[in-house]
Amino acid sequence: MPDKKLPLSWYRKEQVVTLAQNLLGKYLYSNINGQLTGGIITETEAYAGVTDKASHAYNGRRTTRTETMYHEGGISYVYFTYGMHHLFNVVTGPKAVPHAVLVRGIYPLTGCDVMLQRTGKKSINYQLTNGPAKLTKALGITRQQNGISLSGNTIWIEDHGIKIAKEHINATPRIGIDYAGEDALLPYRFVIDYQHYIH
DNA sequence: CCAGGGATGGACT
DNA sequence: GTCCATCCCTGGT
Repeated sequence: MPDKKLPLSWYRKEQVVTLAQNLLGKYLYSNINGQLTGGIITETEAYAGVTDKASHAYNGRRTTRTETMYHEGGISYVYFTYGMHHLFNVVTGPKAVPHAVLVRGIYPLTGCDVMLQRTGKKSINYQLTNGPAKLTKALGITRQQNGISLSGNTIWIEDHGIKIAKEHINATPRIGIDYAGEDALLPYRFVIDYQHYIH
């Protein structure tokens, strides 16, 4: 059985905006508390490190929290927000380049019973994991998984050969970053255009 | 030490 | 459309 897991080299390129687009259609898995769960990545946002006012690492900010982002690409960056939500990011780029991609949505496929249990939902559909905090809840991801390698067996991403054509990717401004000034307008959010995949 | 705010989601009008 | 739960993170005393 071929290893479909993305190699660490995949994450270590400079072009975080391209990587955010290329993550669409990949399979995100977690194996947490002995439960395998996962789905297809459908929505991402790029956060372009020190030059991006929306990034936690803007202007080279280094804190206990943001230190994770300065690590070499291929690890997770999980942080807590709004007093109740965990958000999962993929750290990308070479060492000391604090780029990250926020995973904002997946289509649930693996371990659906577990994901229903974790979220308290009744039925499997795209709405189960179509938000950045919804998918971490379904996948069981918390800050305990902050900084872990994506080449391990806890959280990883696989390439199953699905290629999302550029024209089937919608690019929009990112969500919830009004504080970022002119950078709030950058088209760094990428969503699969479902219309082309439902028939 | 402490105040202010947040890369959200669910409930409700 | 509005409201708000809830607590970590940050920067400033």
